[in-house]
Amino acid sequence: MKKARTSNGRPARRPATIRDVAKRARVSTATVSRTLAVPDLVSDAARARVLAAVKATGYTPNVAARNLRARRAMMVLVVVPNIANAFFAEVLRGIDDELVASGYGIIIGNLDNKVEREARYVDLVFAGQVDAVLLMSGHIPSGNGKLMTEAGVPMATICVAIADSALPSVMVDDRAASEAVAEHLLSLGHRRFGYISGPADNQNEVGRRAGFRAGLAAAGIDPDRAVYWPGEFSLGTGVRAAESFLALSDRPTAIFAASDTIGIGFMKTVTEAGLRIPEDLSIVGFDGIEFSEFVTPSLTTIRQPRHDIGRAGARALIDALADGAAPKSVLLEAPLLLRGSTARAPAALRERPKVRRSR
Amino acid sequence: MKKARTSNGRPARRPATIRDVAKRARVSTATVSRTLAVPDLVSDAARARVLAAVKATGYTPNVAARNLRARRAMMVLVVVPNIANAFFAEVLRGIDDELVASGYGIIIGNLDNKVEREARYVDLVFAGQVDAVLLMSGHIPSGNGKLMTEAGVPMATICVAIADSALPSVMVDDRAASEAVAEHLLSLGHRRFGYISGPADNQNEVGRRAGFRAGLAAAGIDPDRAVYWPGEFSLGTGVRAAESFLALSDRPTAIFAASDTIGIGFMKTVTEAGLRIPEDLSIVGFDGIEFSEFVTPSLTTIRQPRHDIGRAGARALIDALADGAAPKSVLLEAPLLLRGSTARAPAALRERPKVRRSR
DNA sequence: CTGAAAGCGCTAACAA
DNA sequence: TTGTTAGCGCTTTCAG
Repeated sequence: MKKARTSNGRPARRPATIRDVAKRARVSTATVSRTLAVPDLVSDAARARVLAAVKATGYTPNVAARNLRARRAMMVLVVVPNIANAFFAEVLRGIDDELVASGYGIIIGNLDNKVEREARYVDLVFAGQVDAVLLMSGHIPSGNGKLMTEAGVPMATICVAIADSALPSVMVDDRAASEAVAEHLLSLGHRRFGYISGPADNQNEVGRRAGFRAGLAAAGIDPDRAVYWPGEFSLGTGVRAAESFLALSDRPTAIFAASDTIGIGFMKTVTEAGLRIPEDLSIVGFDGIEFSEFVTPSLTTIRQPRHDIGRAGARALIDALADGAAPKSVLLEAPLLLRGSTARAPAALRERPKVRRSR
Repeated sequence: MKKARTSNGRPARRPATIRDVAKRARVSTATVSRTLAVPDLVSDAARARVLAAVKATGYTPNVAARNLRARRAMMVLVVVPNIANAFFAEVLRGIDDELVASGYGIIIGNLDNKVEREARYVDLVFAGQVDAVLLMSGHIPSGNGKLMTEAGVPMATICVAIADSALPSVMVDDRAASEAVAEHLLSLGHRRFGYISGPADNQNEVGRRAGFRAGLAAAGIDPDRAVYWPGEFSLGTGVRAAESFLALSDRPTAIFAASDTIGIGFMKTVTEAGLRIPEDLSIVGFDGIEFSEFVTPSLTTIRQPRHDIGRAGARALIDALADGAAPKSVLLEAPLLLRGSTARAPAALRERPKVRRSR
């Protein structure tokens, strides 16, 4: 008694099924299936008839049915802490490139910086709706009493590692890159530093801070003499750090911001207060987002190969899916991009390098 | 003879099915299903046993099976021209907010500005893998001889309309907003204008250009006297337009860029060439992306309520899915944000307003 | 080379 | 209130 119409009130047009095609081509559904999956197994005549029927009916295989049979979804879940963050966009593009090329679809799991949102994606994974997971959240999603890692699905983290976890990761060497930042600033004669932090529990933050401090220490500078501002990876953190910076009597001459967004927020604020960059103050960011080049002056920064990170992460998963092995970690190079926001320390403030002590 | 192991070589741990739960709770699978879907239909005793069994087995319903039965996917496809474009990130967040709240998942269809990529998503829709589609590409995807609109799935466009199509759209009034830009610039005494275009076939571009020209015309200025640069919505277009602008002998004093990215590229380039903004030159963008506020000076622009657009678009689809009606169009307000990049026209170049002719 | 038939895991009638 | 049963659309043995 039920009327044949879609839930949307449009005329029925029930999508063609494999049986419609089979009937029309006067073969069995098995032959249709074979024609589409392994054409060589089918006679030319049958194949031709099937193909014609497919065209005539506009048949597209139903994915739910196929997945139910094949016990796979041809989908990868990408968990991102906040989809509005400009940094992730290009990474996503890299992931998408690689995934699409291998026939996988991409489901975005946006946490919007809220842990409550994790549960939903944990369920998605346990429900078998995705074949693999790429994590950009720096944190293993959990919810409803389950950890996502327990679902037995290949997983990898990208852009960031997860503390105390055995998950493979695809990322740059935050520590080494940050040491290079310190060296660069030191070579310009800076001796008084500021560091604007990301979230304290984020492993990128941990690596960057450690690298920067190590770089200072290597030059005989006490890392604890630097000024540290807490924060997160956002423009607002840069703004607030700048306000605090401006209130300082003895200001650093060089600032390392743990992300470009922080750096850009900082620059904008101190510039408006009348400071000149890089004459009065040098500043370095991290990430190499597109806009870092378009602020004035352009921001010296560490370039993360975001597209490559995305591709490599996706590839690691695809390979794991194909050969049944665990995904492999990859560490990528992150070069320092020298641009307009760094220059020699102001002469007046430049301390004479300490003479090397006898021991 | 086949070994029970996942394709990934990990120990089998076949996910629990509804039958495992039923067996353990000593009820039928139907009762398990009911317990999860309509708990009130089940006796307290049975429900308790089922719930316990669910917990014990770690059961999560298989989505492919459920979708196969229910003939719906609980997924919405969002087609975006280029996922790396900062503009879309916040729109996606709005879409995601609304979709997640209604239990839908989101599949990203990134075209990466390549038409070839459309076919894949057309198939996805015809394969019943999504229940609805949100289009940000300004173009109806097609491929394999099919138009996506023919799949009989609720669709809407957001941020942009599609020429000659009946698809409902959720967007701002490009034309009206751009007229406001012209009025603003005119009120500052500018009389010589430049306009940097997006892609000529893009309906946002069409609307913005028309609005701007209408605004000029309304003030008795011949729109054809303005300088027009072709391009796309990108930083590079701004840079190239700026180079062309700098080579001009008789330069406009006010520039309207069809997007913030264009405006930012332009600003950076002319600033480096020594021009002062807004003293020498006023510039207005369109979109209100986050970074438009952090360039120096901050960019006067039209703010698109991106998060709201995303939400409204998703909502239109969800409503359509629920009540079986076609999605409804929505036109949102887009205010002009007065910031630092616009000021009175340089006195020397400011033309005396023409005296109104007698006819 | 081809067809018949058995499910994949779930839900919705229909009976009881 | 509960169980039985019949598929959703597809792939894949197993025979022929």
